[in-house]
Amino acid sequence: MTLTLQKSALDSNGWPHKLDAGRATLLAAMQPEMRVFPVKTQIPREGRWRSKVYRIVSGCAVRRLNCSDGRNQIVSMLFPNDLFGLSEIFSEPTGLVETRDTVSVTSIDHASVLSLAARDINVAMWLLNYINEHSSSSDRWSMILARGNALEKVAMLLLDLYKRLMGAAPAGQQPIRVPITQQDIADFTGLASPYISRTLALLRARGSINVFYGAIEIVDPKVLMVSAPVMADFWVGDFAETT
Amino acid sequence: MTLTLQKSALDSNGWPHKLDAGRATLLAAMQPEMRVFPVKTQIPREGRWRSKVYRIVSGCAVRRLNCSDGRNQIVSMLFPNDLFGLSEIFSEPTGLVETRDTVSVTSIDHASVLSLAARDINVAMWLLNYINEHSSSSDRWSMILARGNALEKVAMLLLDLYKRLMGAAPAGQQPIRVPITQQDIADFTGLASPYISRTLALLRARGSINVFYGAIEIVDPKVLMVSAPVMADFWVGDFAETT
DNA sequence: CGGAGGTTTGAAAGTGATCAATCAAGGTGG
DNA sequence: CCACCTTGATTGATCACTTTCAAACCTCCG
Repeated sequence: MTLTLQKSALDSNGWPHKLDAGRATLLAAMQPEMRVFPVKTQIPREGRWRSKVYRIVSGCAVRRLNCSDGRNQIVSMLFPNDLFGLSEIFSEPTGLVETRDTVSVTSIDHASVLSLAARDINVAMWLLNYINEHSSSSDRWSMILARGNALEKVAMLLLDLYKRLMGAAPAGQQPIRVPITQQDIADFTGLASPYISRTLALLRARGSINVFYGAIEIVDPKVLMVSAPVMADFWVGDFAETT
Repeated sequence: MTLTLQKSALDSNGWPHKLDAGRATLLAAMQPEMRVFPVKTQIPREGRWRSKVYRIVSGCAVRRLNCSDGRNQIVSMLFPNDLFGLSEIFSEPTGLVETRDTVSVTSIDHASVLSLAARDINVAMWLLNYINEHSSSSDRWSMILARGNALEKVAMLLLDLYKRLMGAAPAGQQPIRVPITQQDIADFTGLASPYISRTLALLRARGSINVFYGAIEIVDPKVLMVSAPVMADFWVGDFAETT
């Protein structure tokens, strides 16, 4: 990993620390406003205008884009600590957020985010960094959508979700179950759900995963990566240390 | 258009004006550092680490992601006034930028962007807004990649490029030629180049476009939109006023 | 004028979609 | 606690879209 080397210019200016400070400030400001949304509802409620930035505290949700002819795509899965609503600060909302669990969130309205960021540059910078990171992953995911086959798409999705859940999970909790239905995998990868079933069956036959009702268990990420060898190196990073 | 209504909360705080101010400040700071890159080269030069934010002044370039097995995807086309290198401020670079023309750029190094943004919140906010907008279009493009057929992908790409070129073109300059090769359209849409040829032939037969060597002429965007009726409404917006 | 890169065309093969029926799991109310 | 009902998962057969490979062709540029 040459990553630390590459970041050195920033490190020396103390930015990583400042970013953390900005993050803490923002999260603290969001703390007081906590709400719970039941399973299978929208955040905010159906038809309501979204004028807040939300942070998932617990539970799981998806962000989905809809076309007027019924086609739709899941753009991201939201797990604890993920923010959403940021891109609506300056423009109209793009897509809906639907809960997949009982979801509790903290929130802060757009105006407060703006004034907070204006007062504390670290907040503004953390936001910039947050969006930048997501923008990069979004680019990489685009490549997988455009160029990967079904096996690669599914494997990469599962690896990504696995990696994110690993970060939050209590240490040593192996294996991890990714809470996602096959229909949602289909909506995320742009594949048809019957074909997802077949693809998962193949991955299971290879010993990468176990398939459950509404969840996929990642048996071994390294075996899973074998099913998408090339894509993995630039998208998810390696899992050498996780086993 | 309910767009103005939705933005009202921000309008009343004078943000659009402040954003413009931030933009002006940043662009002014970039002005002194002007460079020219020949056609078919990388920005920055091959193998060099990218530690600046660039703005295209004239010419055309593409940003491309590469996989180690040769697969690759064009993530965006860059025209005059477009910025790139923003997402590298906090993290390692993602993808290469290749010129398609002789390209002249202004630039500013990352540290200067950071200190500028820290000094002037409007700059930080403009950056935030800039990335947000691109993030939203990227989401919508993902949906087209995942769910659209070849005709829709090509039509949407051409419409998007058309719209962006329209903005910059001298008024009344109709029709517009989009400077892009079929190979680049293939790399952008994730389709094979022979199939691009066939798809373009179909669009030409419908009277939407003319095909040239290294460029596509948009005869009539409204006719082009007919080839991707549903996708268009949420991606490119309508072209009622352009004819 | 020659060469390189971009475009077109054809035929064959493959991947994933579609449609429909069936099956399994879990939640719910009696 | 069980039967039912809804939702999610699986399977098969068929079909369509897109890829692949190959060759030929065209344009532009040197």
